[in-house]
Amino acid sequence: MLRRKNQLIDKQIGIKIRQIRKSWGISQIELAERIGISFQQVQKYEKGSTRISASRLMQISEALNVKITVFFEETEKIPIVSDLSPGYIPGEAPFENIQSPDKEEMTMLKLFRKIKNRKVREGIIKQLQGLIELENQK
Amino acid sequence: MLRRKNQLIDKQIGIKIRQIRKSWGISQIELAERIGISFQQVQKYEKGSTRISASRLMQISEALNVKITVFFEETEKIPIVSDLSPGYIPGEAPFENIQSPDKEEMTMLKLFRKIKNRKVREGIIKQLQGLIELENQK
DNA sequence: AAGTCTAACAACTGATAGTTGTGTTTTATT
DNA sequence: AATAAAACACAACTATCAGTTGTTAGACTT
Repeated sequence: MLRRKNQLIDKQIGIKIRQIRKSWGISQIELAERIGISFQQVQKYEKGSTRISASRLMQISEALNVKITVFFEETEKIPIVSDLSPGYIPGEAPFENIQSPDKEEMTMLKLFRKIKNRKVREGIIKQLQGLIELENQK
Repeated sequence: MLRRKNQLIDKQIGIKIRQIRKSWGISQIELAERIGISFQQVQKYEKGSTRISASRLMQISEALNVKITVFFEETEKIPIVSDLSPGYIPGEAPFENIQSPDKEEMTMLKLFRKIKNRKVREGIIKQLQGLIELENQK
């Protein structure tokens, strides 16, 4: 039948999804849970092996907290191959103020998330600020 | 089963399609031919009775000579208040319980990035690990 | 009033979105 | 360096639905 030349589009969108997901440091499972489907299905979206409905894409954009338009804009700029390299920094960050955390930053973020106590969290931030000041003024 | 709450989105997109199509003064048949499907299927898109894939929407946007984002623009701005989220705020994370990096985490991450010294970075991580262990074993 | 153009709707079917199950790789921990 | 576990890949199955065809009806020419 009509052989999809549009797989391409789904593929590009899929790559975008993966990029943004990773930039948030969440797993396929996590994303899947947020939108209420199996993580295997998320895989298919990312691989571009199934079509993504507009509504689904909307859900995903909400789950990843980005505007839905990012999945469509400048799709050709996306570097096709290199996604999982640890220090990967996309030509432009998927959204303005964020760049993909590298591996160390990832572990840091994950650890930080494990801390539930607000006071402790604030304390850590304070400490970080202190450290930076110290580093700067020498 | 999962009853689509997202019909809504397809519906809104459908309305947009119809609006734009009519604004060009072309028939369903014309549009259908341009993208190579039956006009009845175009009907369904416009009615929102079937889901529109992202790739299809791309085709439609090309056929109607508009940027694909227009189908979402208004849709996005129009708060989908009616569906579930009571305190929904467009710019913010829809899932408060689970974390996409919240504001605090973001500032933390940014601070962490400012620290160049590897040793210091590792030290901080070690410290966090310690804190967590401590928290867990009480 | 017959022909053409447009659109709505129903019924059918092949394709596929989404599932579950299992295996593999990567990351974290001791 | 061994082990556990999290994260991912892939295959096979199934229920759903995207897309088809067929019919009907208004609207507008001629």
